[in-house]
Amino acid sequence: MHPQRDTRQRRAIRAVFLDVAGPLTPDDVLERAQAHAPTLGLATVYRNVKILAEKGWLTEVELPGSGMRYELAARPHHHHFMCRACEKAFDIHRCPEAVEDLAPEGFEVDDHEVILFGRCPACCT
Amino acid sequence: MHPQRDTRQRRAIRAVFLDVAGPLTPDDVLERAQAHAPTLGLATVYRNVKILAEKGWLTEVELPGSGMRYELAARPHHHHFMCRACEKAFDIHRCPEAVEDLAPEGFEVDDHEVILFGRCPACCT
DNA sequence: ATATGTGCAAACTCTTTGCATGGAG
DNA sequence: CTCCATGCAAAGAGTTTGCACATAT
Repeated sequence: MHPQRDTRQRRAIRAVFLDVAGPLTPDDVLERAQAHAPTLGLATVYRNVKILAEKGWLTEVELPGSGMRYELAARPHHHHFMCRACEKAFDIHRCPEAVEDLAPEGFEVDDHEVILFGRCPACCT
Repeated sequence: MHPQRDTRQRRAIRAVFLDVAGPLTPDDVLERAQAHAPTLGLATVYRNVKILAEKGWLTEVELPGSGMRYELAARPHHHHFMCRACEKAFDIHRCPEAVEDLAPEGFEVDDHEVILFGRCPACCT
């Protein structure tokens, strides 16, 4: 009923995510994707990351300091490090154990997020 | 140089935080504070939570699904549980150990946040 | 009396939506 | 040739700011 059409813009957006190591804001995506699709507009990025998130190809990541970010859903379980200096987000590939057991009785936990804050190697002077 | 004046509006805003158990959005604060300061406007809430956060009396908490929330800075170290049904935030008073050691070499960690997602007791039907 | 604080409304930023045109199938 | 997708611009939602008036000190 709603066959997805394979446009230059969509190819460019998907390529960006396949090529990058951390979560991206729509602006990040626009900037990078314009290399392959110069006429690309921000509204198209918003529409498409939303579609890709609904289809389960991307996941939404919300970190302090800016709006929603997106990353490939296929990546293995991981968490994030936010650099307070450059505002970039990095992946952390380890996870504390038994995090979900921290909830008190009566709370049903279905997911968790761990965010570390500080300075990334590039910003540690 | 900038002596803080003690207005009815500010007393109402501070009272709200002293009386509540989790992080609040500016809208939450407005609604509750208007009981004691009926003319209170949203802009005044924004200005004052910002001042109180700068003074270190409140801390900023950013959780998915809405803008910034605020809570008393004096509370002991804790994390948060977000109910996916009612969008309310609850405090979790336990913390996984050695969280900050999860960062790779070269990252300087100065703080961390742990967020659990799921359903609160009231929303577990 | 003086200068900070407040309330309102306008400005801003980020995101979404409406509509005519472009392009995939 | 059909419709879906795009780009632009306008509309929304949330937050901040400018300004005249109110008020704490």
